[in-house]
Amino acid sequence: MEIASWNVNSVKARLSAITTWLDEAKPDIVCLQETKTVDAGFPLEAFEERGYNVAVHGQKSYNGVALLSKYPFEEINARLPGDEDDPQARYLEAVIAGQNGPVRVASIYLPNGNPTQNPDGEPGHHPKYAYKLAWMERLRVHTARLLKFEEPLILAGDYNVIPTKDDVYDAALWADNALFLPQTHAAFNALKWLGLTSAYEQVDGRPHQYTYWDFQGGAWPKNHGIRIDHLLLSGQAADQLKAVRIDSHVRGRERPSDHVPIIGQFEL
DNA sequence: ATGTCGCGTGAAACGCGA
Repeated sequence: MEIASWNVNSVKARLSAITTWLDEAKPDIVCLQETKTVDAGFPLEAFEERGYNVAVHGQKSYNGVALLSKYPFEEINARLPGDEDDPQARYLEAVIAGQNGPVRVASIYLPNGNPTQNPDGEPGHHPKYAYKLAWMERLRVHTARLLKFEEPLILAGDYNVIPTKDDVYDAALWADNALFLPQTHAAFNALKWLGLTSAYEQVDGRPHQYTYWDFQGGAWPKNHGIRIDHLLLSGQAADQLKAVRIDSHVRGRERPSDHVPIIGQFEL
């Protein structure tokens, strides 16, 4: 079973890029982020005609997550618990009926968190960075509950976290960025220390393999990338992980997203 | 190079978020 994660930066603008890749890669499950549409505007047919069940959780203009699955959904939960008033569509979780039993998969669009400093120079964090850290803590608390099911769990998405200096083309340029600050690393580690394994690090782990290249400044031709899209796995999922790949070639195509798909291959 | 995108508004060019 192949499970992919891809921040597509608008599902409508990227529909042709997505279907081209689906027809080549034929993943079983895909977690999409930054779909940027309300659910009524989601192009369901393009995916249904390729044999995918589709679950969506979107909003107007920004954010938005979705799940595509060749296997049936047994249960679907939108929204990350911990703040009932949070209007941002960044979390969609489903239990999927795999061939060897259920698999729980979540599509995650973790907040970017920039800017980090208050604009008035007052001490403390900008509300955008505070929201990121609070969201990461909500994810940690929710994940602790999910791990009690002791089932294959795959938390896949755009984490907006650069795990180490070897996951960015020039760490010094990112030192003060919300994707790389010590508190961001601390929150990411607190999540992983619940007992999650990062799929890429388990089976590959080469430095300087990126999943995102900015649209600005010729980042793609210069390979000025960062690795911020991750598959975090419970032990039951990690035990079945065979391979991981990053389909970086799609970044060089017509009207690309700024992110590329990361795909885990599992015996599930 | 202050070098790019997509979205919504509203009818072109701008503000926002990334």
